[in-house]
Amino acid sequence: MAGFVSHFTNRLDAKGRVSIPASFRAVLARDGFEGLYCISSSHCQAVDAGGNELLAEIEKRSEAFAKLSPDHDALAVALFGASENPKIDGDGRMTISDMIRDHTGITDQVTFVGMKYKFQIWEPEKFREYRAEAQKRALAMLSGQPPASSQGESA
Amino acid sequence: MAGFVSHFTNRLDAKGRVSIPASFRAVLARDGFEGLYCISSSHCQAVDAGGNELLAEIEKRSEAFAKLSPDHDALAVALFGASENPKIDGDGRMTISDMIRDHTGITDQVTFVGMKYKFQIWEPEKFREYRAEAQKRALAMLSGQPPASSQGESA
DNA sequence: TGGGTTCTTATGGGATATCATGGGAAATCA
DNA sequence: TGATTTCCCATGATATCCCATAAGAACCCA
Repeated sequence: MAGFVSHFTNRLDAKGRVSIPASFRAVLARDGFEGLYCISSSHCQAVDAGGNELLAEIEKRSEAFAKLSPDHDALAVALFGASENPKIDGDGRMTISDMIRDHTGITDQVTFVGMKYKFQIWEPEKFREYRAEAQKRALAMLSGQPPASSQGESA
Repeated sequence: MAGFVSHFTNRLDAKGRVSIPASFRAVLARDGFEGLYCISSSHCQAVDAGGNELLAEIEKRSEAFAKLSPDHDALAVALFGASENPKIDGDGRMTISDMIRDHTGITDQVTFVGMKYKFQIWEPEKFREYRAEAQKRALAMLSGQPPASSQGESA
């Protein structure tokens, strides 16, 4: 396996659970992280999820500042205060917390999007919009256009 | 588990007790600290709490000064004088002391904020304000000075 | 190649455990 | 002795565990 790839959409059940795609579970198992590490994205209505590799990436960001300093505290609140460690049950499911619901707008379906070292959790329709937008941007970038400076969440 | 992560708001009961979030208790248990180490933050209206990992961080600070020196003494008084060691009862609750009440403005609800190696105790409304501020600051810190090998999130 | 068989996966639901919270009673303190 | 504080148990809500099932994918063997 080469990290989290492809994307899948699964249904939420009455108890607020979703199956994590089997191929993602395989990656997580190999990574060895207990459960799942989730952090809401600061620039889109999605939640980043993953294991040790993602966590290491996050930790790296706060290491530049001395602990107990105001800067470190602010960063820690923004990063870890907005994180969660959902468990994965015996059937490979996780529960979508209120925090994830609020940040993503998820109601009854969840789209899992592989991004190599992490994956994202999206509300399916919002993901479709984001994806279309991302493709346009990619096209513009490839054709040498100056990238649109606005990346407002127009959702 | 990956340290103190996420945030929770619990109610204070008539006796001044709050439940410490179960996941935080699990981290404390693993850390092995007896009870809880609390110290009021010097730069915000919150109280830092944790176990040995936090204590070690604080001790590291005072070690920068030679023992018996006036500086060391002053720091020790400031640090440990503002500290407390609340017990955690059999049901995982702590009592909010007057010191914590005064410093945080807590009345009937308490927000616990995970910050990896420690967590903070906040009055919920004050936390909301601080959090908005912290997010702005974090964004500025992370985008302002890209730490070494930055890798942009490109879809 | 085709058709049946076995595995895997997503999903549903009942039973059980955990957690936050409330309150009584015993213990402690001043 | 009166006022707290600490210990213990009760309870409702939620989360977790465990098993069932159906659809699909992979597999096997002629």
